[in-house]
Amino acid sequence: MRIATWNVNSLKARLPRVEEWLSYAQPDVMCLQETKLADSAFPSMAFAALGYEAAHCGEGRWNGVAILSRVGLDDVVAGFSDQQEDEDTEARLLWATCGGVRIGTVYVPNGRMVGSEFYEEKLAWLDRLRRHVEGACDPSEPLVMCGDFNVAPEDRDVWDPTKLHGGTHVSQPEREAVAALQRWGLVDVFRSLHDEDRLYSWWDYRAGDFHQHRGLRIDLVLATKPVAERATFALIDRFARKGKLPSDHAPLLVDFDDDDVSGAGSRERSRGAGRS
DNA sequence: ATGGTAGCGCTGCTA
Repeated sequence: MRIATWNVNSLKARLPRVEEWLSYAQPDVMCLQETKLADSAFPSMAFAALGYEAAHCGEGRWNGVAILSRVGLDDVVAGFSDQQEDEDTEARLLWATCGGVRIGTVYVPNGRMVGSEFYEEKLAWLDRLRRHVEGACDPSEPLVMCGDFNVAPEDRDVWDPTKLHGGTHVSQPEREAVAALQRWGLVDVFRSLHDEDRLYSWWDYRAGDFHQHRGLRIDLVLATKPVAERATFALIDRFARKGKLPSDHAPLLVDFDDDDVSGAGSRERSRGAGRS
């Protein structure tokens, strides 16, 4: 199974590029962030034409997340498990089960400046996400949570940690929030397959940052061990950040060897059977 | 020299 994630920075502006990318990358599941669309404006038909079912959680002008799948799309749930009916939440979290794997698409708040109210809300949101995952999921079950975390986990994920405005995306509390997810049992799959620095997923539109390779790795695929152990390939597609009308993020894709990604262990069993 | 671009939508905010 191939799972991809992409912050598209407006699906209305990016639909042709997303369609093009789906056609050549052929993901089985595609998580999108920052669709910036109301649910009523979501282009379900365009994705159906490419063979994808879709679920969208949008609010209109800001945020908005979606999951596209051609391997089933069941048990769709938007938002946090402790969310109240009347709670006015931003459209930043959506879950669905695709091909036997629970999949989440997340768009973590930016935080703007360290110490601002927005920064505190970002930390609270990340903590609420951790509590949601810990309460609703089991690290021994197949789970993939991917999206724009707006946190670069380590200094090797950043072109220059000292030059970021306000120091968000690299502060210790933000990194600790991501580390807490990893301690629970989520693996940074791209990092498990690539040790190198200078592998980024986002570049500011301004000042030629992409051309100068001044970026951050803030888009992550986090998977529980039953899934992460089966990862065979991971790629940040910098090609999709080039050319006409790009998003400021590149898509990240990961391949999982999935003749049985649901964790029943058919491969181990068949090896055992071969030896017996 | 401390800048810059893009999206939304029509004014200035958000990233």
